Amino acid sequence: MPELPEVETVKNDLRPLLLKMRILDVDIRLPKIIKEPASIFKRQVRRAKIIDVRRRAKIILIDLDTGWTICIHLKMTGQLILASRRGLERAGGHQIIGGTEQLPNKFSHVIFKLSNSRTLFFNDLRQFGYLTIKRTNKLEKFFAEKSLGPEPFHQSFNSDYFSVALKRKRKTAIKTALLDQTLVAGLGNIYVDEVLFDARLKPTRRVNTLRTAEIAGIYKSIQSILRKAIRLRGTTFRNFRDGHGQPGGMLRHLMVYGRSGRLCRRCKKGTIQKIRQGSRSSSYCPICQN
DNA sequence: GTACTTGTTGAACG
DNA sequence: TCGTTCAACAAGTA
Repeated sequence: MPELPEVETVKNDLRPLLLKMRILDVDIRLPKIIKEPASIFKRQVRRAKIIDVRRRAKIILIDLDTGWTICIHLKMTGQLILASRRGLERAGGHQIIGGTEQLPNKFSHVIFKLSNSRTLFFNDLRQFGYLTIKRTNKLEKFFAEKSLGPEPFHQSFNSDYFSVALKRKRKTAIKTALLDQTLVAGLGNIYVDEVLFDARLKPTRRVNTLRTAEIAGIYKSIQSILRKAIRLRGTTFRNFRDGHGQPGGMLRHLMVYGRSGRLCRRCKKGTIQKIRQGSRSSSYCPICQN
C-alpha cells in the first residue's frame, strides 16, 4: 500500500539505475493494465531512452527522450522490479511472497526489456495499478484532469492555501478530508492516521469544528510525518519493500496505524481504538486525540 | 465461507 | 456547480 513516502523511496532507488537506459521492447501480458491500446503504448516506448525518473503524488514518472512520459501507479499491490542477468537488482513496492524468486511470474503484467540486459517488471497481484503514457509537456493537464492537489512539499502547498481549501469541506470528517487527493496529494490511510495522532485530533472531527490553531497543527504534522517517513524509507505494512527489497524503517515508528487494542505510545493511558469511517478504518487514541 | 484490506474514480445524491 | 457519500475494482489473508 504505497503512499507518498513509499513511492518516493521506490523512485529514488530505481532512478540511478534507470537513467540513460534504453527501452528495447515491451511485453504487455495484461493489456487492461495499460490505459492505451497496447500498440500505441509500444510505439511511443520502444527504442526510447530514459532521461529522468520522477514522482508526482503517488505516481512514478519515467521521462523518455521522445517527449513522452510513462506514468505508473502502483495502487495497493503494484511493484517495480529491476533485474539483470545476474538476478534481482532492485525491487520496489508491495512484495508478493515468493514473487521475486522467479521472474516473470503470473503477476508480471508488463515487462520492459532494457539495454545492458536489464529487465523492468511491473507486477501487480490485484491488478489495481495502471500504466499510461502522456506527452511530457501535457503532464500538468493530465494531473489537472485528475484534480490532483499540490505536492505537500511544494511551495504552493502553504498554510494559507491549506486553511482555505480545507475549510471548504466544512461538514466532512477531517480524516476523510485529508484522504481527498485534491486537497493535498500523497496521503493515504496510514499517514492520515499518523498525522491526526501527531496533531492530537480525533479522525471524526468535522472540519468546521476545527480552530485556526488546530488547522495550523495539521499542516505542520503533514510535513513532519511525511518527512520522517521518507527519511526512514517508508512503512512496511503487509510486505512493502523499498528498492533494495528491504522493509521500510517507518514501521517501528507508527503510533496508531495497525496498533488497535494496544497502549498509546504517547500518553501511556489510552488504548488505541479502531473505528470505521465510510469504508475506511481509522485508528486513534481516545485519550490524547480530541 | 466470511469479513477485511487498500487508492482512486465515477455515479448519484442534495 | 459544488459538496458529499459510496460502490466498485481484485484477490489474498485472518
